[in-house]
Amino acid sequence: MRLVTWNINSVRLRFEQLAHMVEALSPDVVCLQETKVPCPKFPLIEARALGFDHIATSGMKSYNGVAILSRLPLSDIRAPHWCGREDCRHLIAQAGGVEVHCLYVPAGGDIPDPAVNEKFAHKLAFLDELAAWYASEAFDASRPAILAGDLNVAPLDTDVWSHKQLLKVVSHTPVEVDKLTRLAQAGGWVDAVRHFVPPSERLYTWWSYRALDWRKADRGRRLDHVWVTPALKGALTGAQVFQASRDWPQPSDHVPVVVDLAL
DNA sequence: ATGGCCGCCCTAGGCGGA
Repeated sequence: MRLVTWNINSVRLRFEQLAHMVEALSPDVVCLQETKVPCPKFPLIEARALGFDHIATSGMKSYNGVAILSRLPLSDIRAPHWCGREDCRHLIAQAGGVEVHCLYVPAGGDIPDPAVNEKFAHKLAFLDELAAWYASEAFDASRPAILAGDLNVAPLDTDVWSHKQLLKVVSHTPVEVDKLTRLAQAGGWVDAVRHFVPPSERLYTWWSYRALDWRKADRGRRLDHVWVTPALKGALTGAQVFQASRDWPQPSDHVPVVVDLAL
């Protein structure tokens, strides 16, 4: 099974890029974030034409939105809500004996202080609620599961272009890294990409739109992640970051992350 | 070494992204 996660930053604007990515990578399952489209307006017919007969969406107007596209049948589809908001950030579905979790964690605004920045407070509460849920009986960490998405936290020093300069920048602050680590521990999750790319090696999945030349500046962050439960660790056969799409015309600022499993 | 940028929406300035 090949799974791809991608924050596409508008699935309608970049549908042709989705088609190109599918052609290049031939994924069996695609987890999308920031689809920015209400469910009735999701391009279902076009997505089916790419070979995904099974599609789950949770979307709203303008903001957020997640989707799972699959060549395998999807069942037990759920769209959990967190922090008392119905903001379309989470989808869970069974696909080929694997429970797939597509997740979009709040970005958290600019100021890394929950007392003055409500968005940062929301991000921290969101990570806490998720960790509590994944640690509870609601989630069976002994079964095969994949969590994929834009988690909006770059946990390792080598997941950002400058650890020192980003310590007080939202996405790499110690409190966020701590909460993401607790979330991973709560579900027994294994980082499927770092399973193949050692922590000594820099790895990014997002580059700001503001840089004149994203590749030359290379001030990236690894915000997009694929995790698996221990039951799938032995099935992992590869992982890659698909940088090519960042050079396409009118790109998303995030690039696809690919994980292969012998399933 | 940040911010010079994006996409969306009651089409235009404000919001959210990170």
